[in-house]
Amino acid sequence: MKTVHKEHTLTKNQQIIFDLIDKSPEPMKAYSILFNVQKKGIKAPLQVYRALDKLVEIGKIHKIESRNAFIACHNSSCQMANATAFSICEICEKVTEISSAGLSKYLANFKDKDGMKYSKYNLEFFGLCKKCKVK
Amino acid sequence: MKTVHKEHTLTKNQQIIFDLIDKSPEPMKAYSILFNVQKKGIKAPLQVYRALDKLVEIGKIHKIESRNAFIACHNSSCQMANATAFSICEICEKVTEISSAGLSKYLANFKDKDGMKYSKYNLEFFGLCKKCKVK
DNA sequence: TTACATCTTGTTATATTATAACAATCTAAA
DNA sequence: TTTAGATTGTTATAATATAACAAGATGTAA
Ligand SMILES: [Zn+2]
Ligand SMILES: [Zn+2]
Ligand SMILES: [Zn+2]
Ligand SMILES: [Zn+2]
Repeated sequence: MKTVHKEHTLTKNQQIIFDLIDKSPEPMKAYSILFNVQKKGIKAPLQVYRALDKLVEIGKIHKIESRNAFIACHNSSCQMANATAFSICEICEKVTEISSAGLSKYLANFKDKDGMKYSKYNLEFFGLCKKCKVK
Repeated sequence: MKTVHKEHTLTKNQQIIFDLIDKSPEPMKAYSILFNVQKKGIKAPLQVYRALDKLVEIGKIHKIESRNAFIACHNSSCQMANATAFSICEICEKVTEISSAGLSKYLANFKDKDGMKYSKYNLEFFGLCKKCKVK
């Protein structure tokens, strides 16, 4: 079993798309990404989806499932690819990746009725962000 | 503020669609639902989506976000509408709603870095179900 | 170097999931 | 009974995602 982390050198398309998502202040949707990278020669949805799939796989980005949108990982990548948690503001749609040792420990150790453990999970919290709460 | 739970009498379309999902052994997708209820006079996607929206809202069913599929709630409905947890088998796609007082307590009390609490959440665990583990 | 496998790309077409807009009908409560 | 709100039926369209296939790049292994 491999335990060494392979260095993932991003391909051209992957790099272009990662850079775009990484500097976006909010999660980006696939077709918005497509629109934004057309000037760089990426013309078809499939080119975008292929890059997204790979970036998700290697943990550079995460998919916000309830929003069909993608956000760059800010938890030292890769490590968290399979165990993610986010807070989502229901008013302004601000999304923040949650990095809590306590939470990840709790979830990684959680056992269901049958005593099953799950190393992969995705958790999305919904509520109001600080700003929206004040208003 | 209302604290009394309104009895939600389902409308015809809602009842037809809920019955279908409720007796399905696996989560159902919208267009599969549509196909299955066409003989009962529900002909258009929108009729299905409207019923699904309502059923989700009142907690009779839940959406499995990572699968775009819907499953009937077996946790005494409603109560859990906004705080859901599921285990999903990555091989056979079996989905089970998790009903754990400990888990829901932990998540309902979880505070993020800013001390924010979130009463709504959706958690999806991924792994192998009992059957698939043996194989 | 050559040959081979594998990965990545480009491209067209198509499948799947979901909503917009509007008119008609039903339902509940004032 | 009137009226507001919810629900329905319908057509059209938007948004999200994948299939299929050919061509090019990359990296081993003889
Ligand atoms: Zn991350
Ligand atoms: Zn907000
Ligand atoms: Zn439930
Ligand atoms: Zn299974």
